[in-house]
Amino acid sequence: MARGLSEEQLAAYFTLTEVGNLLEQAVSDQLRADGDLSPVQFQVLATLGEPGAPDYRMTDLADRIVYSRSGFSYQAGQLEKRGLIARERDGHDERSTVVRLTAQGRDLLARVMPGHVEVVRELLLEALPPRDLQTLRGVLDPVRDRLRSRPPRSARPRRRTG
Amino acid sequence: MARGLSEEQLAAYFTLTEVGNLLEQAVSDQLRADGDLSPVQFQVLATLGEPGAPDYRMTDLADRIVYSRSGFSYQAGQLEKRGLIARERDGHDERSTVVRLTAQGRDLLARVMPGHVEVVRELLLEALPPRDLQTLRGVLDPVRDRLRSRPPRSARPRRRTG
DNA sequence: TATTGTTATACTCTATAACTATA
DNA sequence: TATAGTTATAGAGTATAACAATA
Repeated sequence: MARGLSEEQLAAYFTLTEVGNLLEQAVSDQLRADGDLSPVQFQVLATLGEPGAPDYRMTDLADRIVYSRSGFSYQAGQLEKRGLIARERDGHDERSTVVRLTAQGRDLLARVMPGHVEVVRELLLEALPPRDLQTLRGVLDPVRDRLRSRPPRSARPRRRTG
Repeated sequence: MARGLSEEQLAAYFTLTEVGNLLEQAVSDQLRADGDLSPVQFQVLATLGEPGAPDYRMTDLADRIVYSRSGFSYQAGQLEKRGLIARERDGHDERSTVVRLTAQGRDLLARVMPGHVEVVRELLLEALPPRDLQTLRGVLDPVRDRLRSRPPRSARPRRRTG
């Protein structure tokens, strides 16, 4: 089995997967309790709320969060209904929609973040000496960049319309 | 923001999350194409098919895969319908159900694995020198153990039944 | 009385394809 | 003709609570 992959390599991959799953499960409970948010919704808000965040179009966020456009439209609708984000026409390209965080969205993010950070600290960081954390970043950043550089789903050709 | 968490720490966490998401997306496409499996279904088969795998009860797998029991019952039903797993009574505790891989399940796993490994290699391993891979394991294994040691969802008290 | 597992139900999420509008 | 976004639809996945059986 695992043609050309060592046990070691496969094990590392499965560990990465399992850590991701277990972490998401715990985080999911916290986000639901503190802000009635799904992990995906939190990710949208957090991405928009990052310090030097650029303007995002719908497609940009869909690609980043790993959603089909339609799926992201749905989520954006949910968040907009709650007044957490706003959508407005892009002045440069009338086809595009720019998404931004509202004041309410920023508030909710601020309200959810402490508990979120607490969970992350407890589950991830306390098991990681600062030195290892830095190592983790050094190791994963190139992987992330490699993954980001792949053509996103939105780049797939669409079927001809009737 | 991020009371008590450094930028560095938060960034490492977000990177871990994003790598997990992007990896799962790519893997998901491959599993669907090669075996008509969701990532979760693959995870069930792969867990059951590991070399020295023990007997698993339904609850054990639900906890491991991060599902509610009912959700796992649903997935087990899907896999059983396709003849990929089998459920049988546990001789030691008549309440329990033991899950095992069928020959068909083993076949499918073997058929899906090469493509799966290929994706993992391309997206994860080629960006990781062997040395870093070992580091990654050393860093994540304790985290995984810590996460596993938490009380799983199935341990939550159930509401009194009417 | 607690635990294992299933089921009924309701809801959320997701993708595909059709559709509108702009480039 | 291609791209950005939305929507309709249909299906998959998930959780809660109720249920049956065993410990």
